[in-house]
Amino acid sequence: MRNINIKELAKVLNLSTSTVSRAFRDNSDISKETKDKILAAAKELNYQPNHYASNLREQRSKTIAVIVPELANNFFSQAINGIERIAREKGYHILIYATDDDYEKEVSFIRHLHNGRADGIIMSVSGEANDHNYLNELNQKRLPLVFFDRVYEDIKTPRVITNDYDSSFSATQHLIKQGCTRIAYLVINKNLSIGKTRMQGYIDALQKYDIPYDDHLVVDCTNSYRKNNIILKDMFGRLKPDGVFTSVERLAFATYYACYDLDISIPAQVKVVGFSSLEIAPLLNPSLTTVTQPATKIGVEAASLLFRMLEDPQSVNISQEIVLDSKLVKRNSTAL
Amino acid sequence: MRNINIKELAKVLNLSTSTVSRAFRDNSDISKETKDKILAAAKELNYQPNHYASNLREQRSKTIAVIVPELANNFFSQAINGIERIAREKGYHILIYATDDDYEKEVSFIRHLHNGRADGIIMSVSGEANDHNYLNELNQKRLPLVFFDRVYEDIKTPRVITNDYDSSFSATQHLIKQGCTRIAYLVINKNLSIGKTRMQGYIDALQKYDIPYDDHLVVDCTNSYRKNNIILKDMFGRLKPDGVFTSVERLAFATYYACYDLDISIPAQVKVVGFSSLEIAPLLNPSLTTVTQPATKIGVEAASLLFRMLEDPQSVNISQEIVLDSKLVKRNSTAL
DNA sequence: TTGTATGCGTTATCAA
DNA sequence: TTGATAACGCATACAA
Repeated sequence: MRNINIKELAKVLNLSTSTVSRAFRDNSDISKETKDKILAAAKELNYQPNHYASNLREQRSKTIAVIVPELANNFFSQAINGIERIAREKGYHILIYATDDDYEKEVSFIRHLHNGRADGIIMSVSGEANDHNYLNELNQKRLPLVFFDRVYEDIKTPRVITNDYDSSFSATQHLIKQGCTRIAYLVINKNLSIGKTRMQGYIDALQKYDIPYDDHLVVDCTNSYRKNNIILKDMFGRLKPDGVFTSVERLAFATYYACYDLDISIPAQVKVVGFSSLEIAPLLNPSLTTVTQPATKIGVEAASLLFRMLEDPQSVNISQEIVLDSKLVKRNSTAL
Repeated sequence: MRNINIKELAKVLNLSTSTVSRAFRDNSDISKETKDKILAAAKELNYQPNHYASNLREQRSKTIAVIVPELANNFFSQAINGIERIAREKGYHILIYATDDDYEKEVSFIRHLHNGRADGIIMSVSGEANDHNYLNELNQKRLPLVFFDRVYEDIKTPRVITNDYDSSFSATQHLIKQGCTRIAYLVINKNLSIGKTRMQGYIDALQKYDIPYDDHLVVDCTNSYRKNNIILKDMFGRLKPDGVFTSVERLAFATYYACYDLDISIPAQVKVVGFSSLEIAPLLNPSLTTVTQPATKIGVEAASLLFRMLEDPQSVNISQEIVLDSKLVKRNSTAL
């Protein structure tokens, strides 16, 4: 059985295709009677208006694209969860793209989306160090873009972020108050805007408590478990920090693994705090003190913002920035 | 600036639209020279063939739909990760739908996909207790469907699953060998095929070691943290199990929380093992013994299977079943 | 190798 | 309220 189309359905009902089409639009002039008859027949024959024909005709796809650095990640899967919920309420579908933190892939995805495939884009970026000009083409195509969490500072587009500076400041301050004086700051990419902001909070907190900032204590890590383990063990051996602040969740885990391997006791010898959306942070050994971002809410806000742009472009300022609060949740990894 | 279309590009180049169109198809007769010229101009003007027009014309979308019970879940996000990788290699896009374990949503998503929006569907199901006949319509539409992990036994379609029975048997056996005799089995929905299979492994292992099966030790839980906490605390109070086997990851966490609350020591008083894809199981307190499913691989296999069906429908048997091995990883939660 | 003409399935405009 | 028809942007059969 092939897919039935509007012509065939019209023929069955002895109606014109226009009338049938009208039955599926809410605002059209059509008698209740015929509409019901058409919808009943459509259900019976399992007819659905072809999505691609509608899109072509209407010049919009009721689809949004979501681009994230990675999928197997608590933060992003929770954010996507939030986006999905809003999109579903609006009757939109979502396309998912993972860049694996690869700038080339990001560019390629965005370029592919220039073909009308999506009505809007929600993205958490990957290539801070690179040229972002390719994003300006979106503006020209009137393809709305919303950043969340990881953003490009030099691209003017609405964004949803968290108060990273304040959170980092609080987290660092917390470590200091718990007696730490040699606090390592672990980061994946110092140059990512998010890395820079979080780092500034760390630096300023140190300064407030007259702790000299030491470049060596800022450790550049990777996305590889194996490499991080090597980097961190080396770091612990050389620098003997008494506190570790990790700018992303994965590095908190890496810190735990390294400490396990080296028989360094958390929190007795080293106190650890990290940005993390892990719901089971209380179950870790020891329970992990976290800066918890409202990941789902970030997704919800980003999607809502995009839909506002879609529904009324005028209503959203291009420089709109929604800042949500993260929470510092103190647990045993920073206990005295 | 509006989107440029094939006509305008053709005009700019003083060529016909057909020639321009050919430049984007690999197999067409076109001189290298003109092709290069066209592609260069396309890049310059940022032309991309409109996706919906192509789809309408070609009657396929180069898009696959992925339907899962939930997104904020280690297993599913890893599986999606695997699917995404394969899809990207094949030049396909993926649409994501989360059912929140709601049968109605599942039906609604599938029905919406009847309109040509996707060329195939990969799904982990939600509504075991309900009528699955609506899926048979897909066959009639030649819309290929692949199940993974959670499947409907009564629907004939290719599937990728793990050896749940064996894993459950091994896990239960492991608990028994560690001295447990009152082993609780925690499940979200006894009626889901995956619940049944896993439960059978548990039952048979008990039997092998002459441990009487006690209905009360099979505990029906929910997806709510709060409710599970109440259910499990009550369960520990009444049944005093010395072992807990959880059929899904979330229930292992719930068990930990309940034990923390009740001051029950794991593994001294209760040993715990659970199905889980958590990569940081070693970092839990105590480290969690897991049945680890190859989540990413499951996604990769499911996607590969779907693409085989897409490329050559004859090549895949409708009853094809790929069974991957899970691993029982013994850690401290079941130590002596 | 390139151009012309048609149709993919739908919706909007216009006329009846 | 309904019907005829054109157009959305593209890819192919066929002609040149």
